[in-house]
Amino acid sequence: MPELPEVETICRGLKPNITGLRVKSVKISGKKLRIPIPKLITRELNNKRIANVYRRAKYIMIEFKEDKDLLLVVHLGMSGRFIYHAQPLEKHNKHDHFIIKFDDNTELILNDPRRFGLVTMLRRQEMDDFKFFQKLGLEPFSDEFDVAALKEILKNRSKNIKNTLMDSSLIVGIGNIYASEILFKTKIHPERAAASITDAEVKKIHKAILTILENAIKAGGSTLRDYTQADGKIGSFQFDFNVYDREGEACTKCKSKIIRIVQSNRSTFFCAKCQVKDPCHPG
DNA sequence: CGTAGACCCTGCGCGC
DNA sequence: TGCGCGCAGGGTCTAC
Repeated sequence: MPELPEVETICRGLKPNITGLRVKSVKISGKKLRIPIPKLITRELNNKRIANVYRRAKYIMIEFKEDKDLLLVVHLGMSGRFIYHAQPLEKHNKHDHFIIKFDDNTELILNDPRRFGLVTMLRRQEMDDFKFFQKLGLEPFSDEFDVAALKEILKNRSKNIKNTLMDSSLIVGIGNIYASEILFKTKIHPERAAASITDAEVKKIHKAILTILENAIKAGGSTLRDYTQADGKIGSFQFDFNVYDREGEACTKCKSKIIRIVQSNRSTFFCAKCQVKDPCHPG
């Protein structure tokens, strides 16, 4: 469900609220998420104070004051919500898989119906060995992610540009919504091979990735079905969508109908008039 | 090696 | 109302 802007929004919302709070108890549902939640997590986190909250790729990372080596790692998958409750719930909901109670009687709850999410803990020195962190690509907002790096990523790649942008072993954080939006903004057809992208287009894509992700963060992310911010509020970037989830509606630029196709089992939305496959032979 | 596809899971809205 | 189908901001694993 959440892409980089949504995870970033959750981290920013959580950080000022929970930093300094002491963990009073941890409960786990016992159901397997992407991987099982380690049972030791309840004992390991207990009585420790939150030191920091930050994002890596689409993972939420939480650090502790008493144990600077320890990292709590949370991924929301497709349907996960991570919500901070100022008042403890009288009754927990179905699919609440991970519940932290703090010493001021507030609660942090991960609810995830589809269970594609993940909760685990790591020692800092184990981080690079952690299976899911080994193959993470570049952070869009890092210095390493410049036009030259993007050009290198796309070079010689036969895969279509849309799935290339979504490939987290190359670039992290771009998911199904923002990939379509980035390609609309740059007027690039989603089925074009990554290798066919020209230097001028690489520059445009690089710029579009940064501006669209930035704008989405400013809007507090996009709320369609499941996603909410850490305080339960919804984001508003869905009102700025040009193509995503707009099949059959009018293109915001040329008024022709937005088309939906399927690439690697995921929906892609685009305007066939604004985003032509072959610029030499439009239409 | 890189790529395409199946698969993991629950819930919702739609057409019949 | 009930049923079956397709669809959903994720990622991994396997076969080629």
